[in-house]
Amino acid sequence: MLQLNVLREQTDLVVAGLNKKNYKNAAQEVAAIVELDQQRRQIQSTHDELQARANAISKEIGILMKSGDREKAEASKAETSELKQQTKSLADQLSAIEEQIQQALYKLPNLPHTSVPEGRTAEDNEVVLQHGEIPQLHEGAQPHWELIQKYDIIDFELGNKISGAGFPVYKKQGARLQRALINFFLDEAMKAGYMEVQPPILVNEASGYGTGQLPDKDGQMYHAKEDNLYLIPTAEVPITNIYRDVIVPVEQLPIKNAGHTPCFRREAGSWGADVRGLNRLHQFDKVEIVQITLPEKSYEALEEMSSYIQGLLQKLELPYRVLRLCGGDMGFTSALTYDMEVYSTAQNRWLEVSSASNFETYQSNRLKLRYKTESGKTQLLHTLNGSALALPRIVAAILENNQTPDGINMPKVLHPYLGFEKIG
RNA sequence: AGAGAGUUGGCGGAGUGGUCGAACGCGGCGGUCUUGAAAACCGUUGACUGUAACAGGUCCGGGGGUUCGAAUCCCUCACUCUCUGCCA
Repeated sequence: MLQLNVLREQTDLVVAGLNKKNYKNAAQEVAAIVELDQQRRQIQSTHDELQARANAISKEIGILMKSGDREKAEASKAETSELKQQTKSLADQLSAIEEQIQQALYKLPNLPHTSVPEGRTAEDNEVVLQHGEIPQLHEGAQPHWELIQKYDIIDFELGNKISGAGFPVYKKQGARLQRALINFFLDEAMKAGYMEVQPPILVNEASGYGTGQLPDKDGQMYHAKEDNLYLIPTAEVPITNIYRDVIVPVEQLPIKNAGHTPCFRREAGSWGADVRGLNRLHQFDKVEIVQITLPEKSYEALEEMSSYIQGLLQKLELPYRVLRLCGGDMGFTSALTYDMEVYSTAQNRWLEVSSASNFETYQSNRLKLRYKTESGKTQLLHTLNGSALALPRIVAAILENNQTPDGINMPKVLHPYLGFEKIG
């Protein structure tokens, strides 16, 4: 959530930022909020004045009662009753206005960093770099949804039977590959200084609001209504919410956490072409890295996360490219996002396997995640996260890019985790 | 799922209608003492809002009510704990 004082003091900057994100009616909406805030503060100060008087009188009554001066006390009581009426009415106005402001603020996305390119769709994303050779496959090479059947390692039919579309069953070497990747990713994260956590995968409403999935993405999460809990779409939610309502001691910064969880996404409305096989699922596994840093260190941290993720892709010997997302393609809560895409040779397309973002204070403002400056002021920290990595598309790319007529070669780094070097 | 108890500042824990933003202890910070440290002693120590700075206002799980006045009384919701039941 954007900070009110930023809207108030840097209105033009905010409007420009929202425009870059293709947010409609930015100027009007921001002006409306600033106007509401103006009203709010005016009412507030009148309210506070009246309240102060009432408080003072009440205190006097207390003293009069003790000293036994009943008559004077009664007189003072009458005096406060009118004050009370007025204060009540002002307080009602205040809470109505505050609610309006809150709702309006929830609707505003984060402002993009200055380096974010202009643009509306994925076409406008900027390719920052590309790495690795795109392999030449043999005649008759297949996409992964055929390979998994051929080697019987992932079964969508079984998943359909048990749950429905988008819930595959991993079997044999396929299951082993999942486990190997998870362990490999977690081990790498530990080596890079991340603390491993294993959070809950159902979260309450407050957590959903904390990281910004609510109210923005309400319909995209599975919701256990009976208990009002949400299945997490990413480990970002529970891990970042560990630090909700926390004032972090400066010496503990930066906080670096990593965790593996299943992720659940309803993907309502986004089913269609290009979602065959592992490309888009309702349930998948992911290792997520989360950082919490001082404001002045967050972009440095984002670069560090980006190169860490690239390192993983290099170790897995996958050809990839890094995109800097344009204003229109970025997530709601992000200030700058790098997407990592792996080339799927058999599908002839780039697959997004990771997304690393800096949220600056957008999440921490909701989370009330702060630190104390040297001068003793409490200030918002910056939050960041990235996938490191999401499994399904990595699996798809490994299967497709490493296929040979007589089996699929596994990347060397995974051999010790897998206990085999080849599928088939 | 049933019954009961509870939710107070970084932590523990007082406080059942008035001067309580909240005793006391621990922890933290500053100081005295010390070559240094420990101990002891003294002082200090919540957040939000607001202001040029003061002042002022709000916050004792959330919301509502009673009252001139609520941490304290009432209603309601949420959560936690204990016992019983069930269960990996």
